[in-house]
Amino acid sequence: MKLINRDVDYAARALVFMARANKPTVSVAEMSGKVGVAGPFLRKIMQKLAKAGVVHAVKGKGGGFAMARRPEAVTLRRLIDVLQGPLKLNDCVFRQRICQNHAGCVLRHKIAGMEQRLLAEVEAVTVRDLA
Amino acid sequence: MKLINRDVDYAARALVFMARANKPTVSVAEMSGKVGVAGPFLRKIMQKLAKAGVVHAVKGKGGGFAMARRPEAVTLRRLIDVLQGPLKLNDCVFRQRICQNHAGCVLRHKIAGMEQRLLAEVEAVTVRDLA
DNA sequence: CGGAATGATACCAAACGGGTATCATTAAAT
DNA sequence: ATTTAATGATACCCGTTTGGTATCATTCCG
Ligand code: FES
Ligand code: FES
Repeated sequence: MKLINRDVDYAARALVFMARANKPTVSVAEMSGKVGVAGPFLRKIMQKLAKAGVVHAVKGKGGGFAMARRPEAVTLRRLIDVLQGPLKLNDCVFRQRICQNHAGCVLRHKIAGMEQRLLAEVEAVTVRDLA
Repeated sequence: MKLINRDVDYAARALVFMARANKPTVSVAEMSGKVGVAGPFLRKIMQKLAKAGVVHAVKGKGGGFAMARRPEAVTLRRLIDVLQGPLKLNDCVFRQRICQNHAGCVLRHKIAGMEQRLLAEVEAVTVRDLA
């Protein structure tokens, strides 16, 4: 039950790299070596980040990616949301059997609480913290 | 990223059923209907619980399973450990690239903290709480 | 002995995750 | 205008995990 998958991992590394590099844009080719991940794969990740507005893409020669927000404004939660879907501990696992009505299910309620607290924690971690 | 998988779910339901039933042993046949899961599947789960000492198995006619401990002594954490492996959020996802030395990796450290707090929470939930 | 229960194991199908390859599009440099 | 360096968009592959079923062996009560 990994909290974050490889996409989030690599994205974090790339963003840290970008935050450190003092350049308007950074190309995937530049990053892939230092980040330790194959180029095409990293590109796919960066594309998702671009679509989500976390980074800004510049096409053409001399182009690349640039952070769209300041490092301290990019939370781990956002990366998780974008790259592996919203954090849901709860898939409503008991169904109408023991607890009858959804709201009354004790376990579900407890897990929901855990989810809330975990969300608050991933929200508190930013790229700035990692750089 | 489910916190618990179906095995844990079904196990919890079965254990609640057993805790409520005032009988020395309960057979899978009795439970499978009420719990809402196919017999053979539930048996496989109960076997794992028996191996782990959570329940006690009685073979032969009139046999079945009985709780080996009181409901309040069976934690959600134990069920997770037995049925889906230890709860590890952390798979050490950054490797010697950005953080260089393992101990210094900020993200890893933060996730480890989250894991600790989450473990404490699942430890606090018992079958008694669900019954 | 015969039936009712668990023990152990093997198997299967679908979903998921991590990763690669390919072609199209854009824009700067020459 | 051509070339070249970059991203955009897809399609595909494959190994692992997961949820679930089937089968046979073993034990114990009556
Ligand atoms: S009914 Fe969905 S968890 Fe109780
Ligand atoms: S080295 Fe393993 S997470 Fe930093």
